[in-house]
Amino acid sequence: MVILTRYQACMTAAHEIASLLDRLSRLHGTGRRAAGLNPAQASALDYLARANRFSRTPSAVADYLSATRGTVSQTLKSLAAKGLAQEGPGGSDRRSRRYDLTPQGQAVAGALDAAPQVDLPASQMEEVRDALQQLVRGMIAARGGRSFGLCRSCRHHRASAQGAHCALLDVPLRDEETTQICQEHEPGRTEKARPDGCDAGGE
Amino acid sequence: MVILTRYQACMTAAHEIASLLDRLSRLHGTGRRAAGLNPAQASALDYLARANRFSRTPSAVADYLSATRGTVSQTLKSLAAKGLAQEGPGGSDRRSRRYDLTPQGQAVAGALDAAPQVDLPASQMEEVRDALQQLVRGMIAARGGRSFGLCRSCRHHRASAQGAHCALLDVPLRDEETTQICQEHEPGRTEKARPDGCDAGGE
DNA sequence: TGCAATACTTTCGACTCGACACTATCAAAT
DNA sequence: ATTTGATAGTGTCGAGTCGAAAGTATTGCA
Repeated sequence: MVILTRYQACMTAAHEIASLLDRLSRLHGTGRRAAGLNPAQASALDYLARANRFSRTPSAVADYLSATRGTVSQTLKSLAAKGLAQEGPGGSDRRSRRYDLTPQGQAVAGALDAAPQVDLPASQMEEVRDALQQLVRGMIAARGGRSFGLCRSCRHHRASAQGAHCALLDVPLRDEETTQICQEHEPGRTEKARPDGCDAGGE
Repeated sequence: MVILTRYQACMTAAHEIASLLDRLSRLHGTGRRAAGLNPAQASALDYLARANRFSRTPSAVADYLSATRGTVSQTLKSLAAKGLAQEGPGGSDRRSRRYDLTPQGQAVAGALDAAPQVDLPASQMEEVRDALQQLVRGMIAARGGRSFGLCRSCRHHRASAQGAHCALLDVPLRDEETTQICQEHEPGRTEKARPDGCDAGGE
């Protein structure tokens, strides 16, 4: 009996993490709801602002957000209806669609991160961020999902004098695309510990 | 232009944390949905399994989960309808209600943490847990919420030869209650860095 | 006895979500 | 060229969440 209640309180780290995530999810969600957007729209908007041109399709958004295509389709349509995103053909595959942010959408996406959800010392912020990245990676791995890392940390990324190149899709990459999220991302080359590749040394 | 895209990718730690929380919330939520319960019900159930008798009221659940009382009232009713919780009078105040888990409810709550959401080395698990705790505390503090820590880490907690005692409510505490969550919790005594008080030395 | 505050419930409309069915397109085998 | 099956996306449906607002019962204070 004592053992039972003791176990309930001093539970495993995994359970404790799950409980903290419960609370965090709600704290975070209610905070985001404060803006004009609802949480699902805010999440999709943030993703679209950070994903490269190969990764702004409904399917990619659905994978990234762990939602179904049907749900994401509605969310993206509502973003388009609000003038924050624009739908267009996605590439050579005529089934594919792509959603690009409009200038208004980019402005709203920029405003979202201006609203501080939490106020911690900078060093703790980085600790927390690294831990969250570990956690996301662990959960993604546990269910066989995709990593959605930054293009330039991918094992298909090639840099040359003429510019960057993706060996998987066999296409040239614009310079700024190498720091965007890619749905095809596979970790492998450098930056294993930090696949989003946000290191120092600007430029 | 380059600065803009570079900024989008290498954003502030605060924004990065927000984005990670988006993804984490969805990963966590869909994982919980896999059981028979939906996320809100799972969160409430987990809380009820860990809160002491003063803290299992609809108002406390609402505060803990950052939801409104109306929403929580429905969630708790649905838990009761499923036979996982039982509603009863909450104490001397006849307005107050209390929801206790039934044996089935405790079983389901136990099964929830048996399903591993993430698989990381133990040391990383603890790092992640500590970071999440910091984050929750920071977000709670930023919006003036309550800490909901464990009873025995509260500044109103008194230990004596006859047993534990709460100086705020002026009631004796059963032994196992001191390791449960309390809505009246105010950090202050020991364990500032770890207000959930899950230290070693297991009885 | 009022009167305001509190604890909780109920109802309402907007919305999310997953499941499912559906169309369009592609790719590969025949 | 046709068939077959997989894939990308959309539309619809019901269950459920959410916050807001109104309502009830109770408490405590004047």
